[in-house]
Amino acid sequence: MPELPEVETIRRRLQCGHQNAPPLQGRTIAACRLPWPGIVQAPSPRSLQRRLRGQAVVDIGRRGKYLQIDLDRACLILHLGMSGSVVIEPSSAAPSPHARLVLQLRGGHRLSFRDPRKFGRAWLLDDPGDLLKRLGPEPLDPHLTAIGFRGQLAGRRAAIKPVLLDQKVIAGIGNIYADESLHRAAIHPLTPADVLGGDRTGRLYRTIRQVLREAIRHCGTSFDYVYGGGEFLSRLRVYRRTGQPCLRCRTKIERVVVAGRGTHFCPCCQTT
DNA sequence: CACGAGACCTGTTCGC
DNA sequence: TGCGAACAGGTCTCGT
Repeated sequence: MPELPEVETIRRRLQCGHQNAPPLQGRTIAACRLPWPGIVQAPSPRSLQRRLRGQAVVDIGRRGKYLQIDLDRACLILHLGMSGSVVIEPSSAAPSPHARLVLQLRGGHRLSFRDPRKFGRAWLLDDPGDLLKRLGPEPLDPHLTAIGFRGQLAGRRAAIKPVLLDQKVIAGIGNIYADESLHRAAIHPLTPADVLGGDRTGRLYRTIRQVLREAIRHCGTSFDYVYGGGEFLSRLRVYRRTGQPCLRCRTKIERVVVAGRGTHFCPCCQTT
């Protein structure tokens, strides 16, 4: 679930408050519970719990698919993996069986990081750059140009689909939005990245930004119980639409496996 | 270095 | 209905 638009939606909900939950900003952490300590990458689980206590939330950011919670004296970084979600809930709510890291807040609410599949991770760092510097550019960064994007693809002979999933190339695109961007750009997912000329990389650059912006506007894509509230599912044109007609040319959407990931495309209007 | 396969996990859905 | 297989939003590590 959590690709850039879903993580951005969660960031905004934490920042502004959502439904009856108050904003996270300004709140102080009373305690941290770790129902599954394996979620903590750094420092040790005990040390993370000790250091979190008493810190206040200053700001909430995002870089690629990473959620960044800036505190008084450190930065808590969460990666939601495949099935993670983060919610603010009343202390009186029944604890989720999939809660992996819980921040109890002074004044009666708690932040719950849930993750059934346990692919999610948490770090408490002095400098978030240590972890995030490996990431490629933000696709919605105003400073990223079509030329800059083309430069990121240089020297890549692999198929464009897995190259888009490489977070060092561009940060935040996952399986859904890679397939959707390639369909809108009319590019076949198996096209080698380095044979795309200026025209087609320019088109792909624009469709990536268009798809991500549109998905953020609709609060991301929700398939099931894991992540709620997103409305982009109904606007997907190829992802999980195998056998259904292409909305552009009516040809049946096909599914193949590319670099281990299910890949959906229109064999008629996406060319190599 | 670039690339692909396998591993890491649990829950749901599909086919027999 | 029951049961195993396939599949799922991601990323790391390893061998080539």
